[in-house]
Amino acid sequence: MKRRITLQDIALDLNLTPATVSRALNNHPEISDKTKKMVEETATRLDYNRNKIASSLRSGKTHVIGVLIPTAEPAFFGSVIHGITNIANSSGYDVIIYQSNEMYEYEVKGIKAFMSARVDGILASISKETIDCSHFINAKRNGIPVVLFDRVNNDLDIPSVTVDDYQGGFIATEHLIEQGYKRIAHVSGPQHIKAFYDRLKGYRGALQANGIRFDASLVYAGDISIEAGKAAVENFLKLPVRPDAIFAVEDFAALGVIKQLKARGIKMPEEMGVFGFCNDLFSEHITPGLSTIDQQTVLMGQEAVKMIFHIIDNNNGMYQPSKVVLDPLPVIRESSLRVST
Amino acid sequence: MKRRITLQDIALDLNLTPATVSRALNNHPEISDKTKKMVEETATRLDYNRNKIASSLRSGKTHVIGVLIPTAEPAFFGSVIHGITNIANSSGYDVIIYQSNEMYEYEVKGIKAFMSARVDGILASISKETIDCSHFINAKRNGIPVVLFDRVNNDLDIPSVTVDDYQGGFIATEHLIEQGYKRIAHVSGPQHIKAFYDRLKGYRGALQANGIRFDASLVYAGDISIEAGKAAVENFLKLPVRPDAIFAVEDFAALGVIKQLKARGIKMPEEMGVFGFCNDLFSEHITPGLSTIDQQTVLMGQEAVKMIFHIIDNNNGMYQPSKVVLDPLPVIRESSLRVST
DNA sequence: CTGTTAGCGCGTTCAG
DNA sequence: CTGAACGCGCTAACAG
Repeated sequence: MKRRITLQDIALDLNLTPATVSRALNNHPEISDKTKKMVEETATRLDYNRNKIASSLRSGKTHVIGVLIPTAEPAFFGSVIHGITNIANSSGYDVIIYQSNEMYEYEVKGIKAFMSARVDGILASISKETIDCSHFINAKRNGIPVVLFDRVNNDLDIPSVTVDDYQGGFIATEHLIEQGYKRIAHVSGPQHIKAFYDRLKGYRGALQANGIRFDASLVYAGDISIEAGKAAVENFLKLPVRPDAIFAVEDFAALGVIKQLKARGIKMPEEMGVFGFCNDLFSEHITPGLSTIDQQTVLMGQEAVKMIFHIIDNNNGMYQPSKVVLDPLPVIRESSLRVST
Repeated sequence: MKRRITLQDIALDLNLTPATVSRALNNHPEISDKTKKMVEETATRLDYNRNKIASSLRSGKTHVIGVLIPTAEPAFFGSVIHGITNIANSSGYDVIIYQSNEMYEYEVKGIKAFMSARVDGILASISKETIDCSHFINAKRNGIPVVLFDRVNNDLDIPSVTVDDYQGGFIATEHLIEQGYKRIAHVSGPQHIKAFYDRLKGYRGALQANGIRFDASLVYAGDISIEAGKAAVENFLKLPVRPDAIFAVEDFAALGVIKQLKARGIKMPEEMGVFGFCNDLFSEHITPGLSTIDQQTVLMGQEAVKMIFHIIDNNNGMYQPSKVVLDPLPVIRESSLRVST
């Protein structure tokens, strides 16, 4: 392995000092164009490659963003990462990924790793287990700005990018009502996660706005999993009066609902309407096509990076936490579309 | 923002020198247990957090792995990342992600960024455009080991983790033959990518092994996209004698095939058998369920990290590039399963 | 416009 | 078992 070329090497080659070479490469205004050109030429000739580590140590900026997600497995977070890294990379930032695997312990470890790596900013989506959020507060106290996306905490003074979950739940439920469904059930998710809490609220809001009495037995305390959806169906079918539509808190849960309804020979959308939330990649391609709420995942990632860049650039102390709320986009497919009332 | 705690702070607090504190925290054998305990206590008390940057600069090791993928959008790469980061993180490594967006230019930029970040190793899956691979050679020359996964180059002396694509193509085709299909078509992908090239070869191999003459008109030069699958179907239906089964090089292409066959009212698997490759998340949930080859994505990621760690640990020059080839696992679903011949 | 000096925080010599 | 001194490669401050 050949020794790496340093600023020193370029400087010696041109009878300059490392400092000048550094400034030239950083396009410092006080360097003559002639020198800049010379330096750049020898840099490429010698195949120079800046040591980002040394640069970071000296400048105190790493140009690295840490992204903490529950898991990269479903398409959802892959899509957000897609949005994040493309913008970050084209702005000269590196992105490091850490997965909590939905566990509080790993989430805390991830933040520690980010602090140790001296990232310039953190984007995070909290795990299902997470209730105590002091690790985020701690990062902020250490001067690392944090932006939460999608899965945020209810009462945290941290900027965030989310979709309007209340509105999404409202739209989904109201759509089912408009399609003539009378008894609409809901498969909910863990309530300490604001997104899931808000979707339930949106569901209730739509019922109320349309003069339908809320019936607690029509809410199944589920989760974002296929199994939860299946279990919810079994639960609903045992009721004295079964529902005629199900709004699931998330697409995988809705998928479970669909699978179980199929297994029971219940026709969608005729006998039972189904609505999801997320617009995961598969939703379009299953049968029946799943009606759902698009969360604009790529955009969500992009907005989150933009926000963190904004905070990084204005770190003169006074930054007021802002919340970006994206519009939930209804995507209507066969699972909820009755031809006529 | 409070100043970050350094080794110096701990040293002052305990009347020691930074050197001793450093050794204590690194569990150096020549430090007394008593001192180690003291140091660790004050470290946690002062909320010390090692500056990885300074450490990297000094030691020459960053404990960072760069992962270059075409795109994080489909579930496939998300799944690989899942496998990679979990092992890497639990081994104290950070993972930085870069997307080529299937473009050669960005791929080269990504490798440059990794070199600049002084990553200890690179895992990469090459873009569709990539033909010249000198950027990988260059990284190796600079002492950064490279392991390719899934999308590798034909004639490169670089260790890699792939699935046995020939075998996969063979199994898929032979399965269709066993199901009684007589005219089996193939939607192929860009041939400079070894994986796609091998799948075509496996297809031909299975035909030959079963005494079926290869017919060039039954191979559609496609791509890994829904559109390619749809176009392939249109192409095949125009033939004088249409095929009765289609093996697509990848699941999205197969999805396009299924969609177009549905649009044309052609029944699967009765009139046309369909087989994919990848076992993407959606394949199980569409109708009909897509028969496909599972690539063991999570395992692939894990094997890739393990291999790069192995190389990093034995960087005493002599490491012979090895190729790990995973078994392709057939997953048979409705799209190719005729009840009887 | 360029050179000089110094130091970011750590780990690794070499002493003792 | 611990301390003293140095340097990884770069950039910021101050000269000139």
